Amino acid sequence: MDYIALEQYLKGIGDQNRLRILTYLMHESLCVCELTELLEMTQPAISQHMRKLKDAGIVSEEKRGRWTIWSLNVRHPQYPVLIHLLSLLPAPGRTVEDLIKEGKKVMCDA
Amino acid sequence: MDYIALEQYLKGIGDQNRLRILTYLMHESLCVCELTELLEMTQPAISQHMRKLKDAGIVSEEKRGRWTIWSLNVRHPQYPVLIHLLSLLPAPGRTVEDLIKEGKKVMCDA
DNA sequence: AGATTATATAAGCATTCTCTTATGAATGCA
DNA sequence: TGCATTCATAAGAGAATGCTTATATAATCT
Repeated sequence: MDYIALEQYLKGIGDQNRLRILTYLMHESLCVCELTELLEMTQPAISQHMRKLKDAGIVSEEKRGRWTIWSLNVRHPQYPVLIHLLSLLPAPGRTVEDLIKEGKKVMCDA
Repeated sequence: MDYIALEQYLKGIGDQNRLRILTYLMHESLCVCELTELLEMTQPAISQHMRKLKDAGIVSEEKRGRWTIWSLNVRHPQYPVLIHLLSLLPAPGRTVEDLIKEGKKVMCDA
């Protein structure tokens, strides 16, 4: 890993909202519309964050029907470091359980 | 550590030039004018990087005569993570040995 | 086919970042 | 005391960042 790649990696995870996204993805894979609900942000904002994370190799996407399911790229060389850092953070305010209660959890694998 | 603090930390180390600075400091403490020579950057640019690193608690300073000696803050909670990340990087082009050869190494503790 | 849903992308704007040059403050030396 | 050295800070320019709104694309449903 050279200086440019490490800078890109650290800039990729060095943002409050992307850290919140990664905290969610640490527990389960989620689609864009679920992240939009969880973070209470607009859909384009989420998509742009995901692209940045993807460019840094931190997450991977899987198209399933209309949805794009995002998950942590467990094959990233610094995946263990990422998990360590994310484990320092408190649980985010809105949980996936809240989504389920509100009937907003997507069941795209059904 | 909350989301804001982790963002500040990652932004602190998420810059090519600051990574180069930290790579040098991993081996030995250095003053501003030495870093200016090693990185081939202007003195204010170095000072501004050091302030950013200091604000994030990543480095600590010690005034000695005319010089400000900077070192890694080994008491930072994420110091082990930092060392791990820095160890991924190749050795920088200009070395402290080059400085000595050129007679530019400061001996402020003499 | 037409309408709906999920997502990506483009353009615009405000903020932040990182450098530059200029200047100020403090220390040590002649 | 006067001067050189070291460093910090301020102000400004240009690029990058992260949002917004608007629009395009693709898949699904009726």
